[in-house]
Amino acid sequence: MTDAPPIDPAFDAHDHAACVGGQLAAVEARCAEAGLRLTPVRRRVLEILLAEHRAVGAYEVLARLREDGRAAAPPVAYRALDFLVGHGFAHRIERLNAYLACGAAGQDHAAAFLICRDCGIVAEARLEEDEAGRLDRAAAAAGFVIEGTVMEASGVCAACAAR
Amino acid sequence: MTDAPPIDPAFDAHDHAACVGGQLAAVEARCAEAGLRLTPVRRRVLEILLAEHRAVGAYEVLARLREDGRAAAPPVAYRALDFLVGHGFAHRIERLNAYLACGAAGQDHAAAFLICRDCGIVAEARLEEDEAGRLDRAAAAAGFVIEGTVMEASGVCAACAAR
DNA sequence: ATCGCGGACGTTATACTGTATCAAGTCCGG
DNA sequence: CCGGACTTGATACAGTATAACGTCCGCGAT
Repeated sequence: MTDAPPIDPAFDAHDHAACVGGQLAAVEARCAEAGLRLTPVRRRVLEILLAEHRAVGAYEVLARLREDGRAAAPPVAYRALDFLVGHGFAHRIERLNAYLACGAAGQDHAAAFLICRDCGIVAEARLEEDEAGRLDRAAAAAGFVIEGTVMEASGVCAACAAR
Repeated sequence: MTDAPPIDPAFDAHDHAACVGGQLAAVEARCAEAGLRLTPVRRRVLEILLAEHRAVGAYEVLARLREDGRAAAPPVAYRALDFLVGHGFAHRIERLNAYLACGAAGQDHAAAFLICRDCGIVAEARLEEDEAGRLDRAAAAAGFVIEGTVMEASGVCAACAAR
């Protein structure tokens, strides 16, 4: 077996401004390259997600959009989130019914998530090709074609455990 | 690496009456043994879940309870479901916000699910101890203590693919 | 026996999450 | 400049979940 997968530095102290800026630039580049329209709403929603290493609910996104003075009904937030998730710029965390900016913008990758139930921080771990290997094989043996797998672990992060 | 994990026969033709009866008996036995109260509501909700190899929404459970002539408001269904999930007699499928009777009642086990997006059938695959091995190691390295992991794959089952 | 207690149930009300639908505005290629 | 595709704005509603409170029942201790 190979090493443990890399985990985003969400739980650790880091230069968050750089972390936001880098992701934003990466998404802009991907959009330009792929001919996708990173409209003001979409960009703003991405910024809202990037601002935190927590999963943010759709209605929380909505509230932030309204703070900007922008009129916004639920579909506005959901559409922007769908765009971001659909193009791999964000993930939906099923366990929380909430959304998280992706740490590897636009790279098609399988991911697993570590969710701290105390502080709410969510870290993304990028998985290699065959990470869910055995499940894939079991599915294949049963003739089941997997289109997407979610893997989410909840628990307590080091900082919260220390307190 | 070891073999693929065993998958419940949800996708295949099988003696469903026996499959229901067996699980029901297993849950009764576990409850008697552990001093848990399998009350009429709880038992009925379990039967409702066992009746199908799909994940059933809380309000669908509720509707069935009402068909029995039983007065029932949402909390009644949610409490019964919480009991079943809490004691390992059912699983919550996060991706569907719905519930599935457990195929290995009461045995404390990690599970992964194969969800057919066409027919809605959900099959449970029991995982071995270290199934999510690499994620566990990554988490441990980061000082994160995992309390529970969900693994849900969606796709198309063999029968639906054939059509 | 009955008192107290804890767990389960019933009910109301409400919060949170998500979608269907239609109308209006914007962008861009031809 | 026009037409079509996409995006946004807005209303309404469907589906999921929980808070808060009261009642009832079973059961052990007095």
